[in-house]
Amino acid sequence: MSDLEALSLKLEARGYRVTPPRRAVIAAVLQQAGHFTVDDLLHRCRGAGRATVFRTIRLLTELGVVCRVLLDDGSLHYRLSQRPQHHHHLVCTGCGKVQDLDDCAVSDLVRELSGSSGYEIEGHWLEFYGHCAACRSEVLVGVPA
Amino acid sequence: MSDLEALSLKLEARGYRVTPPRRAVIAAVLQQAGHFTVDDLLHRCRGAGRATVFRTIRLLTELGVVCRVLLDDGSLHYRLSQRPQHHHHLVCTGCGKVQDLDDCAVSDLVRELSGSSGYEIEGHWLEFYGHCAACRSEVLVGVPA
DNA sequence: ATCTCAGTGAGACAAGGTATCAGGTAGTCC
DNA sequence: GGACTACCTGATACCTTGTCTCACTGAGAT
Repeated sequence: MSDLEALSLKLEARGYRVTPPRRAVIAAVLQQAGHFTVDDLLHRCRGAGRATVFRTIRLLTELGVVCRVLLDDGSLHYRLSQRPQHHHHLVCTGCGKVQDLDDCAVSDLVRELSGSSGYEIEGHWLEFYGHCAACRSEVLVGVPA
Repeated sequence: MSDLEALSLKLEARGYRVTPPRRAVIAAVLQQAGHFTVDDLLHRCRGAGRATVFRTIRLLTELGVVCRVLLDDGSLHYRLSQRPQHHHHLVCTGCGKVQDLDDCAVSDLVRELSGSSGYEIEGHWLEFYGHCAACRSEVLVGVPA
């Protein structure tokens, strides 16, 4: 079963129709390698209007199929989610590659903070930025010591 | 020396002029209790145009006087920075109160992640959301068991 | 056949922010 | 003082990201 079919079934299971425009958006999302914007999708999928792309992305986000990636500069991008549950990202600012961090690294921190601050902590944002191994070696080749 | 004067000197030391509109924006920022938007400032300081308020906020952000606070929903607000160096926030989603977290709690995590991922990690976002002690007790009073 | 309703595209709208541009002003050099 | 320059200004146009509205379509139920 292709990813497209799997996602279509998932939508249908939740009572959503799998229409041609939705199918086009999902196909476009599946083609994206790293993080992307709605604008990227719009250029790539001619079969759906702007509003529909936004609506479908929102839908996919709610289903956990797509997650939001917060970039260095504060802008929000989207990404095909490898894990539906809560997770964080490690974003390469060189090539845009995104790596999921499988376990939530700050759950201990949250517990500790709850005790010390008096807050009941209900959520958090955590994203890391850097250069991946490939981009680092490229830089080293480009600028020899 | 007032905060306004101190910030004026800081601007001058960097070679920026302290003009009446900039002074008005800084005064408005100093009046804000928690986090605020540029729109909040615009309503509060009549002495400066929209573009100037945006420009001044960007300037203050670069100087570390104001820091950006990422809210739960992904929107960016601003806040008078208590610490010019890198830090994180604990935001009360009830009353909007913001608490600075003094030491960067993820520096250990960054080191660990650098080793395991091959990335050279250069930055990160970390914000916590929850309800502060005051808001929690209010809820308890409002909704008795 | 018709009714209903989720889904649609076009386009208006909104928030938040940047770019442009003509004009103002402070400081400097003569 | 006068000219020059660089910085700063407000108004306004514009961009980006996203939502809302509205008339329309098409699939499924009756």
